[in-house]
Amino acid sequence: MSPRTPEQNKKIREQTQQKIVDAGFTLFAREGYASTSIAAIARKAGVSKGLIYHYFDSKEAILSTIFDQMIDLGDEILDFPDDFTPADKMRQTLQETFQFIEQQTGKGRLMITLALQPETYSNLQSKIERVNETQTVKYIEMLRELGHQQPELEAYRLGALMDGILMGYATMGEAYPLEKMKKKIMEDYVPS
Amino acid sequence: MSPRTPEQNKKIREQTQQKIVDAGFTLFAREGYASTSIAAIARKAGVSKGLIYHYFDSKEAILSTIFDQMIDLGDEILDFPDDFTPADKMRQTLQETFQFIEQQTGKGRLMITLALQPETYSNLQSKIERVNETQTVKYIEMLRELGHQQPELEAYRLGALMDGILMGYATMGEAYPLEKMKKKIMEDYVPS
Amino acid sequence: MSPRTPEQNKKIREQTQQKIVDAGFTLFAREGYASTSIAAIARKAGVSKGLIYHYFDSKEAILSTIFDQMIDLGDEILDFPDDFTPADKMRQTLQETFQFIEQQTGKGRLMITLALQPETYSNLQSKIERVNETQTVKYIEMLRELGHQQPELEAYRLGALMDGILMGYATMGEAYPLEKMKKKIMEDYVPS
Amino acid sequence: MSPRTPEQNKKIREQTQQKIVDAGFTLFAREGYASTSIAAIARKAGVSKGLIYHYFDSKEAILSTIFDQMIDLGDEILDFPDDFTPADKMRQTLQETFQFIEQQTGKGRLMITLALQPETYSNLQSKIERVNETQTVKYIEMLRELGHQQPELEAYRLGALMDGILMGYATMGEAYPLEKMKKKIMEDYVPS
DNA sequence: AATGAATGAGTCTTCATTCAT
DNA sequence: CATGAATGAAGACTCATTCAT
Repeated sequence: MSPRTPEQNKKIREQTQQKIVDAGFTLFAREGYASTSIAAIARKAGVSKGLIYHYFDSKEAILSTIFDQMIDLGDEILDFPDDFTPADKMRQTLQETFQFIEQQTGKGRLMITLALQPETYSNLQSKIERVNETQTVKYIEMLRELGHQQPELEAYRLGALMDGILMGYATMGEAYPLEKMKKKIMEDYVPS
Repeated sequence: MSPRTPEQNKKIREQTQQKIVDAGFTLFAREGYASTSIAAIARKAGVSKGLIYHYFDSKEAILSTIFDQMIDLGDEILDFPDDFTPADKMRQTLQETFQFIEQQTGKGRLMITLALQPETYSNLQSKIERVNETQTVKYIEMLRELGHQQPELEAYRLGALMDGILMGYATMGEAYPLEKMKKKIMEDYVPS
Repeated sequence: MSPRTPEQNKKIREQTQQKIVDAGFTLFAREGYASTSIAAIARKAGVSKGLIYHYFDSKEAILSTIFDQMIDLGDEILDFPDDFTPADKMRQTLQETFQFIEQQTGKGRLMITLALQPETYSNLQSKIERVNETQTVKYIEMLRELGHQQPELEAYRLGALMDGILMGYATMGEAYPLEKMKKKIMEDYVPS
Repeated sequence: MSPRTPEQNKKIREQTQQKIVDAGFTLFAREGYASTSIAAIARKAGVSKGLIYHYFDSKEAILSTIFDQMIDLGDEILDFPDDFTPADKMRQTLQETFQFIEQQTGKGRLMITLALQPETYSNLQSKIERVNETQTVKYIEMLRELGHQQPELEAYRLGALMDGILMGYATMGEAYPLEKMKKKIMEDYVPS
């Protein structure tokens, strides 16, 4: 009955799905998960409500997908070329993290909010933990390579610091001294 | 003239109000503001839904009251005797902050969540800002007294660090190396 | 136990009751019966909600009492000295009716609204009918004395006219040409 | 592209919407606006409460739509062919008005009730005023053409009279001498 | 006589989800 | 693949009424 080839269909499917995920992400980040309605997502994505349920089982499934994509993206951040020195790695990691903080504030805000409500979004919990762990492991490795004494503890400290900066920037916006913080932290952690 | 004396009434009022605030606080902290229903608060507080509106104008008013109580508590934390040396002040501040993180995790979680959703609870925004400012100012002063070069920037860093630790502990719970972090940070900031 | 004499008590009772009736009347007239809350009446009357239920069985009972008082007042309007000529009677009746329209607009508005919702205020219905009948009978008598051919029909017409004017004035307020209408109608119905 | 054709949808929409409007109208007229619940409208219309909000933004929006439909109907009443003499026009106007009073008593009752509560439904107020004005203007013109001395005042009188008759009939129902009134008024205003 | 704390049914409204087409 | 009409449970909030004192 359909005049479309399977390939076309697949492409359409993926595009539509992505439109929904993008719309959902934007709104979740801006308004929060609970305050964002399926109707609003449908509107922003330019599709019908029904179609959303064609692609996703529930509102939470959208969130879950968004989360997966965020994780994939996070993994990319933490990957670098083989010829990088430990200092290069740290520099790039910090730079990219600060870039994320500045440019994807909404994303960060959303992640924090979700991470802080384990009971409500229990099936995201394992994913969140995995993200944290992955990040911590990478930090530990880098810090060890850089010759820190207690790389594990130092990794927690660095992680907390970056989380705190994200929070500060997400809360205060432009009033937060993001650039200065970046400079200071780069100086501290990246031997020049 | 009144059958119950004004004192009796006042006491009843305060008790009931506090029951509602406590229930609201617990649930807001655990489930988030948006996901907590008035019905749930009423159930937990052991009162009727109607009574809640006898004491509070709206759901947001409950939140606001909770917030005020949290602020009062926060102000106490930041007060210390006159004969304290700068190091004493810093030591006590950090100790009390870590204690807060450990013992009042729910409160901390709630504050972060709220701070991160500026648009939704705009009338809390000013209060949150006040808290932040107060804390930052105190940090700056202490760090200056301790001889730090850039007390302001350092204050932001310390603030971010503590926020990040709160976040980590709130997310991971006992799995978070809170004690070790405390020790490390005390060593860093409090000259012994 | 009470230091008050029975007389004092009676007086207090009547005064309080009247305060409630007055407050209720004002609010019912201004906001409508359904939109007026017992709490609002209590506030305006300066008494507690509980006291209202000490004097009245229900919200509707207040309305009913208000109605009775309005009827008593209406009866007075239609009573005149024995030495009045038919023209005197008509003149005074019309004058007082116009005065009522102008000065007690709220009262009139309330009566119309209630009269128009028989299903809702069914136990007021008989009272309303009695008012209408009484008025019509008086009109018929006066019009017959004045020599009208079809006094009954003419009474309905005059009644409708006055009701319509009340409605117009209640709706338009000062924009309604009440004075001119009064003059015209007096000329028509009162031979001079 | 759509499974139901747009025409089908439009038809469904209009039908359902009209069912809601009809149910709302009946109940508003009988019980009053404030005393009619959305649940009652849904029940009478045979739809779910939710669907009502799919079609109308609020309870007041239903009322507003009802009103608009009533106005459209009213406008038709006041239009007549070009070759009508002034007497023809007046005759037809009165006839149609009486017909409205008799057959659309509920509509009339609702309009009066709403007109009498200016503060509550303020955004209907302008519409009501427009209706009144339109009607008055038409009356004035007709009465002038018929040679009345003070057509404006006479228009107000005629308007009041018809309003009063509507009220009487709406209140008393069959007990009201509607036919006789009609005959009398026709004789008075339409030269034969 | 009087208060006001307390209740619970009911109000308008929202929204995730289903389903006929 | 796609639509949007329809549902029903739940949400915040109101209010007439009761009751202990």
